[in-house]
Amino acid sequence: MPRSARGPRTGPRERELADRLHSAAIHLLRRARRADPLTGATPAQLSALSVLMSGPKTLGDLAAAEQVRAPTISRLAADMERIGLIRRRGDADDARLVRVEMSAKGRRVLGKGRDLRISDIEARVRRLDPSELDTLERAVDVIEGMLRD
Amino acid sequence: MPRSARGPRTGPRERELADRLHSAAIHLLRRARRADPLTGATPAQLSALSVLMSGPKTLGDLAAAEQVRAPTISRLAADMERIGLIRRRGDADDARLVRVEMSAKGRRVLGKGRDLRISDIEARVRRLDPSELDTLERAVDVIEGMLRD
DNA sequence: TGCATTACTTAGCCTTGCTAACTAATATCA
DNA sequence: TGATATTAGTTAGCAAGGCTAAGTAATGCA
Repeated sequence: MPRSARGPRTGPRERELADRLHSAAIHLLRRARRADPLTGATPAQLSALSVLMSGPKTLGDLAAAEQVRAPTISRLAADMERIGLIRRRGDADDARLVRVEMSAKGRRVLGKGRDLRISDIEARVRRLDPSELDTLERAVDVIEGMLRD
Repeated sequence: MPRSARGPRTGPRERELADRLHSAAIHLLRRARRADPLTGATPAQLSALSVLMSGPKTLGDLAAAEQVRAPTISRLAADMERIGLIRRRGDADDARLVRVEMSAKGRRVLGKGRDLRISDIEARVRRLDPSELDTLERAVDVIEGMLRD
């Protein structure tokens, strides 16, 4: 039996799923972002802080983690330093590098921002029944794997 | 046995899950958006077009669907009409209303945009094994339910 | 009839992407 | 070694797309 008689190797199922996933992500984020102004920090600042939680990073590392271009990170870091969310230090071995790390204030703001950002989603998650919760948890593992290239 | 003796009604599990979901959504979207410029339309325009696929809408409906404020939709619609993605018509019964509908060009652009936007995600989805695919599919149902208020 | 509400628009601000073009430091290799 | 290429970050300037404040026109209602 030829391939064509059995239908395509993969049907429209994956595409439809990709589409729904994309749409769900959009709407999830639009909600989460609504609380941001209450932190005093912007969404991009909060996201950068969350990357810095795992330790100091060069601006290049930060750009890669945030998937943005160098100028975007350069300006973001300048703003964040100006308002005291991060500190910048040079690198002893390579004077081209700029390393940045979170300040105590940055840590406080991140804590609050995460609280606010996640609260809406969390409230929804808490309404799930145990089996939905399990499904979602496994799916997040899957999605994280998908995005890890 | 009192509630407190059984531990909190819900632990940190839901919060952690909410956090990971939020982060996954951010990174998923950053990837999907990278292909947008190839359509000639912007992300917001593509999103609005997808809402209009189900039929004409008033600007207010569109704003609600997109979860943005009136001025944002007003400007978006003006731009989209100018470049021919939508048409606007008045409402016979209520002259305050502005109804908009997709044009043939809008339909074409939406088709292309969706293709491009979804392709990256779809490619990742196609790498999943069947059980991961099932999990993800069920989880998308769950997420859609979560967001339906 | 007159006031409140609703739907949308206009003006103008801010954040956060981007590219182009630059500087300074480091690496490479003839 | 010295010239050149590459890399890291910055600066300038643009565009998209959020927002609020304030305005207009139409409608609803007491």
